[in-house]
Amino acid sequence: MYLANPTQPKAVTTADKVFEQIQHAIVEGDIASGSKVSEPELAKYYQISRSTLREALNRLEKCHLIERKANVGSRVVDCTIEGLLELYITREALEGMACRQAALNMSDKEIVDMKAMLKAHGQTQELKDGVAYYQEEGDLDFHYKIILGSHNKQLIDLICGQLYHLVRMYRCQFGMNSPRASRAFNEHFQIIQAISDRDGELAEMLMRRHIAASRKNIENKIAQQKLTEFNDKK
Amino acid sequence: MYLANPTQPKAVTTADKVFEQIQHAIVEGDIASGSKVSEPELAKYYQISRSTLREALNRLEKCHLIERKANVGSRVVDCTIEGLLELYITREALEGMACRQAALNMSDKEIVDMKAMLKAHGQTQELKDGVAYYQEEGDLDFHYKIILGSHNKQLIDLICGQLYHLVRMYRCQFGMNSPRASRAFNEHFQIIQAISDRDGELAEMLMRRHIAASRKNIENKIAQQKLTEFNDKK
DNA sequence: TAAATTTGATGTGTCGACAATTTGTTTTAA
DNA sequence: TTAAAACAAATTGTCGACACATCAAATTTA
Repeated sequence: MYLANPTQPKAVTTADKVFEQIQHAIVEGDIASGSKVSEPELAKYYQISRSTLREALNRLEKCHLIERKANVGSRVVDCTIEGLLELYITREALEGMACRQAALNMSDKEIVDMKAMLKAHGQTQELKDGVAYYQEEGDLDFHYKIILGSHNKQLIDLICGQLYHLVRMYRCQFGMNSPRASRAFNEHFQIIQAISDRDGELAEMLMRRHIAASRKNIENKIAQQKLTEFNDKK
Repeated sequence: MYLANPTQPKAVTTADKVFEQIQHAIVEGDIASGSKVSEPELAKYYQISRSTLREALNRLEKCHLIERKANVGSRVVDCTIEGLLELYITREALEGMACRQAALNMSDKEIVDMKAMLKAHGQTQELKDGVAYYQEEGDLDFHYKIILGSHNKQLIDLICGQLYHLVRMYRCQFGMNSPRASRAFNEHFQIIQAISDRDGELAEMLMRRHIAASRKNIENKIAQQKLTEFNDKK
């Protein structure tokens, strides 16, 4: 599963391309979360100079996929439960506000397009019920469109340019394939309705609940996993 | 006026130091907002190689003080009214949530310290009424403490590591020296109270209103400036 | 033996030079 | 005269080499 980020400018320079490759590798877990990143090693692997690689690393740091310490080096961020919850709390704040702004700033055409998209998703969902794969893609599409609809560069950059890389990483690595597809779909529908009514306050509230529900869902799932592990040990 | 960012790690490498110098220069307006940044020129000025300068530029980009385009170069972000309003809307979302989390996660000691700080500020304010200088510093102190009190790394990094550089830049360049000192002080007091009561919902609401009021205050001031300019022309 | 120091290997930070791209100017052609 | 093409200057992207800091193993010392 890999979905392009609609706000990410297409790669022109080699540093850009290598950045995208490493980004992909980290998100998908091919480069283990928490592992150290060796500059000479990676430079050799991608057949580029260290300068170019460092440029790529800088971009990875910008979207919070790696962390650097002076004179020591870079590490891939490690996926922890605390980190995941912190991420979702931040999403709740930012996407909630983005949704409010979208209700105020989206053009009528944008709203029509979103409704059409959601309708299309609803139909494929009926066909492929239970198969969360496409729904997953649809979910991200939905969120991206609302964020872009806020017409707020600051919000767009923070959420799409930074948070969502991490969101995708956690989704991949914790194997969260949207176990609540139909409920999420209904929530999406309500949100669109609020935006369509230009009700910013309600739109923000619904989006916050939507993300909070997702967070609680994860918390439960993890608690369940721990329980299973505990039982397996016995 | 320049205030250290408590979350910014102290500079160890030369790239770090140059970063801080340029950051300072941009925030204070010594390097004009919107102007192009020439790598050879700056490298020569600071007597460092272009590689080192580029490392510094990368950090400036991370805190949204410059923008880079491939094969073209870097520009200092330009301070526009729209940008300022977008920034404050983002602040409202993030700091509101940070304040809610602070109410949940701050230790009792942290709360006691904050109350003491606010009390001290109140006393200096009585002495130096009208002199917004210290109050300004106190305002940032207050906000930083709450953000850190959220104990949420994601929020802390986004707000302190990125947004606040821009906030300070706008404050310097638009000359916004807290014209509503005493009102802000009272609002701060209410917020602390809500945190002290562990009332996350109220804390978030008050912080959001506090920032929204600040935003509206700016909008008014700018509208007033425009009016003055208009009258001067006649 | 244990603690402290030295030393060596590895990795990061910085440098100067070359290659590739953009931009503004000049030249050419319609 | 205007528009397109070719050229020249300057700037950014990339490279390989060297300087310096860090960490671990080996040596010294108490």
